[in-house]
Amino acid sequence: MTKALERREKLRVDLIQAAEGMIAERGLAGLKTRDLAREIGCANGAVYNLVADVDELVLLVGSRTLHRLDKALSAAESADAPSPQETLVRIAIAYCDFAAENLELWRALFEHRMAADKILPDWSVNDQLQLFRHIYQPLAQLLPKRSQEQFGITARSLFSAVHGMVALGLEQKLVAVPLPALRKEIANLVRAMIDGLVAREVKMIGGG
Amino acid sequence: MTKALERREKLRVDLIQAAEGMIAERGLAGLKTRDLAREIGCANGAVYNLVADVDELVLLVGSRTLHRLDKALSAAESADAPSPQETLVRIAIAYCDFAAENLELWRALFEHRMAADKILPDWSVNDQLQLFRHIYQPLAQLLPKRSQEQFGITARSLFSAVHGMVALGLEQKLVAVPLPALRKEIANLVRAMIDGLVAREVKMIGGG
DNA sequence: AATTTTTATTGAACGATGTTCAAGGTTCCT
DNA sequence: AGGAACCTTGAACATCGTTCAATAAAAATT
Repeated sequence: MTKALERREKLRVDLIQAAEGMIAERGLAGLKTRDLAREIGCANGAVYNLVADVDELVLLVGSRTLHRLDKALSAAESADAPSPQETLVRIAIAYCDFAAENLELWRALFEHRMAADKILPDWSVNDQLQLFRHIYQPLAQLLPKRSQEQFGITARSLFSAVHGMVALGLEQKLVAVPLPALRKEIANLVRAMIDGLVAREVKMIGGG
Repeated sequence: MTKALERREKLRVDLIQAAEGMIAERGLAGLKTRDLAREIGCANGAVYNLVADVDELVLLVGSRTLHRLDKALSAAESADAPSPQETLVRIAIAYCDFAAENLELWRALFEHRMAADKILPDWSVNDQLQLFRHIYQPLAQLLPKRSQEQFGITARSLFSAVHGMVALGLEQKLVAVPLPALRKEIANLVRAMIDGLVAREVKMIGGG
């Protein structure tokens, strides 16, 4: 009972790693079941014993990517910065750096679209929601008056804005932006956003 | 000499319109040459007399989408707003509304990846760069001290930040955000960003 | 108007791809 | 050892984008 399962488990791990490497090297569109099978040493059809379909495989790789991203953001979060504002700047830059260093894997997180009828599993949704939590603590120090709900929305907006700068900044369709310039620009705009948010927090009583 | 070319031109227009409709209805992944051929009444292979390949077709549809987006942003830009800041807010919301109303076509602009060896034509690059120009004038009124280069970078950053909020906000993978809430949140963050940028403009002499 | 030359259109065929499945092999329990 | 349960295989299928020899149409020439 163990021998077969062991092999299966090992193969499954190999498969996920091979898929990760293949996406990193050739992009999401370069992921091919036959190449994967050859790489891990099994038949093409055997891939479907290890995984339901490629969608699931991409989701599994995505989960690994999200966890590595999570670690990178955690490091930036807990590094001692002079202020909550600078903590947020560091998190934003950590996000940018991670995307640049893991470009294809990071892109795969957003490029991948499942067939409309299939629903994505809970663990995958959870993985994604964890990302926002990194900016909660420093942001809470800066915006203490907001309600829990307003706060969550603001956190997501801030995250999304940085994501947009990274996404378009690393896009090669438009003029490619040199990475140091992008980092600097992200730092600038994050500082400005926070300044503005804090100033508005003071001005408003009720929020809106 | 005319008869054949006329038919060709008409078919080509039909093809592009059919492709546009198909992307709008079924997404970029739902675009199929055989379905297109059936829809415009020609053989599958004939598509390649009208267009080099699917990449070019997607680019042509993208060009149309960009021009419509351009018009929507122009309207927001020239609507009389109480201040340059509010003009920028309106442009941002116009971007959000366009994306929501043209979801699949708008997504196709960013989802599409050409084969790495093919270079995308000049007219396509130009189409894209035109977008940033909409926020130049109101932003210039708010940030008069910036150099031309700093200014261009800031404009792109602001645009990218809004793009990110729209992109993640309209994504269905995460919790779907209701559109009115998204619009409100975009308005909030744009105002905050501008407040912050203006405040920083005053504080700094040289820039950075 | 007839014939030749040039051009356009067709749809069958090719190569790749994700996915399935009957056939054959392996492993495990008794 | 023997049989039941399970696993793996690779050929086969359906669906793509794309190509191309054959066919039809148009244009040019006589």
